[in-house]
Amino acid sequence: MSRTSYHHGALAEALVDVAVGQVRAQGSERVTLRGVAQAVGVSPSAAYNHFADKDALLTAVALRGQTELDRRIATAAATGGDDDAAAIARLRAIATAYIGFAHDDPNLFRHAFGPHLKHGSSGPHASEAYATLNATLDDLDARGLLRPGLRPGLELVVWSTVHGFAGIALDGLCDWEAGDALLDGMQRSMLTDAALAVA
Amino acid sequence: MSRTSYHHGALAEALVDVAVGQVRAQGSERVTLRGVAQAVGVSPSAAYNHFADKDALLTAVALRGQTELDRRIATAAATGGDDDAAAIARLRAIATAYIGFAHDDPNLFRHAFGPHLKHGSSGPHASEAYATLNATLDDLDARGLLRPGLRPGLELVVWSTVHGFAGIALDGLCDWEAGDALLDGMQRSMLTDAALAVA
DNA sequence: TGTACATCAGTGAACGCGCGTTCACTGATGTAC
DNA sequence: TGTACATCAGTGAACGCGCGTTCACTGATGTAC
Repeated sequence: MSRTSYHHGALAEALVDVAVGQVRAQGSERVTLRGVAQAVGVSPSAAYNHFADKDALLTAVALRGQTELDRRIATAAATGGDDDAAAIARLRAIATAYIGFAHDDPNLFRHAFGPHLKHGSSGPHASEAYATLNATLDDLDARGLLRPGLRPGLELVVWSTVHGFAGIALDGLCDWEAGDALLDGMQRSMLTDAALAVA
Repeated sequence: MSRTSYHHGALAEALVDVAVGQVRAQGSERVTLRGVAQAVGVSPSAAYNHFADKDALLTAVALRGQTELDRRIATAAATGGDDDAAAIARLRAIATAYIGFAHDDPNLFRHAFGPHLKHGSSGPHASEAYATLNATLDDLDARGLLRPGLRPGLELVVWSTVHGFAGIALDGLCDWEAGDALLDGMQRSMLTDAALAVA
């Protein structure tokens, strides 16, 4: 990268863009402030005009990752029609999108979570993706497709299951191909026999 | 720590012991070879008589973590009697032990998994804990406590669920207290109505 | 039992590296009169 | 429209640090004769 003018114009954004790319490619642990600055074509100290420190930059990267996950989930939830089969397919699509993000973008997925961030205010309970999952499960329940008594707390069960599978596959502890079987099993345990017949 | 004799006698083991303690206390990323050697009371280069490099030491730490997890699971699976209620309680105890390990020993739990290790030969599919989970589910199925058709692949669903919850709680994304509700939900989705009445 | 010697398991100094961050600075920009 | 000046957004050199690892070495151990 090379600049024509002395002032960059949108350095903060450019730094985050490049940092996202490097996190994607190398994992967040291998990303350095100096490396990001160099890739942008700027001196390392220039970053300090826009970020308090390296952590602040990496936090911005994590937010991008969460946004990307929200985007994928929203897309998945926007598919299909109004019948029962579509409602079931929506849940499946959401779960697949979650796992798909981890599969397609492992390092960014890892970095979007992780212990390095303060999850105080804008925790994922407030995230769009979580709300979408809840709405989808409510819809299934309203349609009578969920086994009786299962709805309360089910969002945490579903989230844990897909999140756990993502982590397990990411660590090489099982094949990604097992994802379909996992979701089959999850559906079988949640849905009524009638719903399974429709699905 | 201070030694009386020039030769340590069991330096390899001592290094792993201390390294486990430091991983526990600080997380694996903050552990340094020099720091471990210093805590043992030995020069940094002494470690190279016993480990090829820092990674080899950390791999040994990870194996300790896996062993500790196996131990906890085995203990959990060894409880109770021979009736249906005990069989159900055993599954619950195994799941609780898994989550409990993550809760009690977050840094060691994290390090026991993670992308840094080569999971080629002795993957967790070969682990004692995984076999125990499978046997417990087989037992439940043989007793007719599992909903029909649920058994195939259920071990991955259960493992994913508890593993995912552990990660989520570890990252501060939900309270550990939600663990009971999670396991309630998991049981409700897996067990027959008759089994739930017994549980 | 004593002695030569190979081997093992330490020492400690040093190498080389890359990192985050600071600091005095300077070029560019925009605004007031 | 031109000019002084405050402010913003860069530069580049340097600081200080801790790290993994190497290397020549030495003290301790055990074994063969």
